[in-house]
Amino acid sequence: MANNVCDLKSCFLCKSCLKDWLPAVAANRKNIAIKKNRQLFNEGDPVTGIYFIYSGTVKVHKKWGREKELILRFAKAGDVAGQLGLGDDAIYPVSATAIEPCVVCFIDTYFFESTLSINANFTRQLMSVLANDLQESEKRMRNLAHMPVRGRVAQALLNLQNQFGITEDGYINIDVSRQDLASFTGAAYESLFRVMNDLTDEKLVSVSGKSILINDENALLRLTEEIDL
Amino acid sequence: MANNVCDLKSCFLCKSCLKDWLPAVAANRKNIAIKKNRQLFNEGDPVTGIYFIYSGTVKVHKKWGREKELILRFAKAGDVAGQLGLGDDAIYPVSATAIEPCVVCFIDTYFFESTLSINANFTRQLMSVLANDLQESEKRMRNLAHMPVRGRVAQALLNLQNQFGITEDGYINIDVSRQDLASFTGAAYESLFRVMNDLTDEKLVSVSGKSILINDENALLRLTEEIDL
DNA sequence: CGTATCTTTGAGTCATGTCAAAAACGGTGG
DNA sequence: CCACCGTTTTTGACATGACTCAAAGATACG
Repeated sequence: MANNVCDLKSCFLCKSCLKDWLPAVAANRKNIAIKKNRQLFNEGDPVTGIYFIYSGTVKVHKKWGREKELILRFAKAGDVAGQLGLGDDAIYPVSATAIEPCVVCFIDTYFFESTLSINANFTRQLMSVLANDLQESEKRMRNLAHMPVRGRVAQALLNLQNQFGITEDGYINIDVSRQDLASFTGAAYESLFRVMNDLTDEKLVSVSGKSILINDENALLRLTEEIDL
Repeated sequence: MANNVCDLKSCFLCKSCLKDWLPAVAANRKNIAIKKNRQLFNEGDPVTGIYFIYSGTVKVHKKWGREKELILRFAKAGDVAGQLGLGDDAIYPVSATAIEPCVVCFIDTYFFESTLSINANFTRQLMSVLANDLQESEKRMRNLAHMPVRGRVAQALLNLQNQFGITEDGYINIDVSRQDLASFTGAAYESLFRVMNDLTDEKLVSVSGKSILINDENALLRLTEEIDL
């Protein structure tokens, strides 16, 4: 990993920032290295700022009781986390945890807010991010309500491939535990497991260790389609 | 109902608009009366603009197949609908349907976009709306994944009471069909029905026709709590 | 090697959705 | 005022998807 200096070209904030605002950004950001499985913030914590992922992967999740959670989305290099601090509540409604070692760029709320009020372009971009997240969230919400687990697994795999791309040998370019995959699809560990077995048997996907390869994208896509009576 | 002239004090857009922009707003908005059960827009339609609800109630929903849907949220006087047109796609990802007669204020995309670029305050407010919607959406998403129907019904009722308030005699101030209530909790009609019966038997709620009264708010609240092992 | 963690499989249970039919309701027109 | 029809409500029986629990294999790790 490179040193922990924010690459101004990759950082969401810096990229959309006004030229003469850049020095201020540089002065106010703080780069932090996060180890695997360490939390960036925890739901219930007071909001202190917003994070821009510079490298690594983060899961944004919401807990249920002591043992369960739902992974809402993954954030990778170039993405934001903590934008929900923008709501009326100054409390993080979700948790964010590194699933790979990360370097993140932290901007405290105060500076962030003043940037918002000065930089309309940045605000506009962030708004776009929120709108897209909301669309995705509502789609998954409907799926959770109506789509069976099998379809949701298919959807989850397609989403991951879409977000993280594939390696040279075609495997989805992310390293997720089965447990996290289950939490992402909103299913029990064993349920996910069985479905993955089925999909493998049917040659729709191949698995090697934790790596997953999608053989038949269209077939997976079909699994996500609505079934009329 | 008053005539169809937008009350500038109630309209989300107008309220946050710059003084000298007001005439332009007045010139560019179009007030439309919508009958009950009429759609404002349908998922899949190209985005033409954004709607501000001036009076009445709208359900924002997403379909599954021909028969099923999930109601994502309700919008009442003062709320926005169609803000998701803000995402990267110029296609409405959801539908909006009046469940009571409505008067809405329509702003076409072009004017809306130019307002966004000129009026930072408005953009900021809209961003806040999106952030809050996203929080709510993600919470409900987790609930859909982990909370049993009984708890979700309780949550739905509390949400409705919270959003619409109560009438003089204590009933939740909204007129929803049972079918919509089911779609809002993400459950089958009959499931909702049985749960409502249970809650009534247990004196947690009272029902009179379509009207619902919450007797024991705390008990409902407890039903929405996470259960540790 | 022994302990811990993760994977895999089987069996059982339960919540929830599905289906079908009867009952109640509401409006409409004769 | 009543008969009729369409809709919504109500109830029961049933099917089954998905979760839970538990235990056996596998894999990693110090």
